[in-house]
Amino acid sequence: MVPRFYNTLTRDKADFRPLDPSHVRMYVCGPTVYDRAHIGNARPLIVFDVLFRLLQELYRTSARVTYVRNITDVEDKINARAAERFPEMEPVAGIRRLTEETYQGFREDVGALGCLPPTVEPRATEHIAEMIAINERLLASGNAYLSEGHVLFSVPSMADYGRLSQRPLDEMQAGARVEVESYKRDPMDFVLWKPSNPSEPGWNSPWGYGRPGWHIECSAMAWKHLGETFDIHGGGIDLVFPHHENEIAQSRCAFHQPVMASVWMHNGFLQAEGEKMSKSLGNFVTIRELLADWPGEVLRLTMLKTHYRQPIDWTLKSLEESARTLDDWYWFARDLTASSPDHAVLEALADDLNTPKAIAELHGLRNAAQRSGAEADLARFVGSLRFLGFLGESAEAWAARKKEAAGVDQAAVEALVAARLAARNAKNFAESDRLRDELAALGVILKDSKDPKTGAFRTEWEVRR
RNA sequence: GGCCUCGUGGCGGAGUGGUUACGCAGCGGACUGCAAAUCCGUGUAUUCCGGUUCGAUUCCGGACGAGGCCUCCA
Repeated sequence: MVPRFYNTLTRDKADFRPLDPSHVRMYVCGPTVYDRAHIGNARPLIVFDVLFRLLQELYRTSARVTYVRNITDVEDKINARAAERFPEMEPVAGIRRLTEETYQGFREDVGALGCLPPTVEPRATEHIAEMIAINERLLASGNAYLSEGHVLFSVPSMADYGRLSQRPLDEMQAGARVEVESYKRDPMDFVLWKPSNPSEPGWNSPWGYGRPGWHIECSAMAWKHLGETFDIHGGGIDLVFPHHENEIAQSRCAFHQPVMASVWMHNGFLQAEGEKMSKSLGNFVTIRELLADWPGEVLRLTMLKTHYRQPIDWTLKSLEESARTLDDWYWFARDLTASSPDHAVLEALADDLNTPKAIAELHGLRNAAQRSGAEADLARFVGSLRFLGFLGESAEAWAARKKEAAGVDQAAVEALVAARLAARNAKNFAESDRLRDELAALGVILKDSKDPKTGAFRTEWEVRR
């Protein structure tokens, strides 16, 4: 099966062929760790986790897959926050302390979302040497220059700058909305290295004590862990310009390569209840806050119900629907053993990560298993769910978690359920129905059934979400 | 202002130049003491206006609407 992916660079879907048939390499821009990640940040984490899973499956026998997701741990917001929180510490130690703490929280969040750990999670501050090396190459090749203590990339030095974002140089309005710094030769030029004052984080370099510009870290980490060129580079669509455009400029000019990555994949944005998610509107919700109300798999399914390039309107209703679906899947799957993922699910994902189609296939597998009752069908359903990062806990744990989250007195409910069952068995239907109403008022739904073997009446309960 | 996406049923959301997936909700039936849960079945849609075509939701142009980037925001 040859996967096809939409490539922002060519604005077209094309067959994917790894540059090195024995090694598939992907890089995704990871978090800037200064604060809890919000739900918008979760989208690339989940989307590219699915891509990672797909590639591992498709190349299981022919290639290894390396997934690099960086951690940005030096940046002006980080620097400011660390100075505020740890004023007594050395600046570099201060940002380390802050980013380590934030990263631990990030790891918890991303794990709860069902994402596999990437092969490598490099930190920007551990790649200062590589950044300096790239800068030196760019200075040597004439693609960069020194000015007022800064190293700057000279955009006019690169003939085909702007290909990814399809912004012809002469049409760019740089400087129209922001004052152009005096040290730039051209308004489009961007910083590779900038001087730090002693109270700011910094490292010694051939150009003095300073710190990296925004884009250089990704070029450095991708180079170190994947090489001068690699297969797939992913991130949010907002990163197309300027971040990815500038990464491409740095890496291609430093290594004299026609491309940095063959395929550039970008996920769309989230809206919140129909409105733009923004801090000023106060509708920014963190992953952590959502995890207090919903299992991570509910967030994951909600994310994957929409194709990764489409915008998502993040709504309570959508979360509720996902929760219902997962309740059914957990109930239906019943911890059965998994076989390998279904071919149709893989086909859907291989078509530019068509996760809505893949989910439709899951429904189809579930219904097929329902009809046939065959163990092989069930195993294929379960295997496909697991492959997509669902069913991470037992059906029992899933149901128990829901009961706990509802905050009902479980012992009291059990007693009422038993009393109602006793009344029903005694054909005292008035009392039985009264107790059922009482439970309903508590948000408890009863599920009566007959044991298929013995024919005995039995009852289970759950809480309304 | 420049550039880029997108507009599908009550809701969410795919594919497709010619019978329009899938899920939720709704409706009908089975089951049930009655329900719920479950199972079976089922109605409803391609923003508008032109063009190409035997035929367009799909391709092209325009209008209207929504979102994004051009501001170190995924």
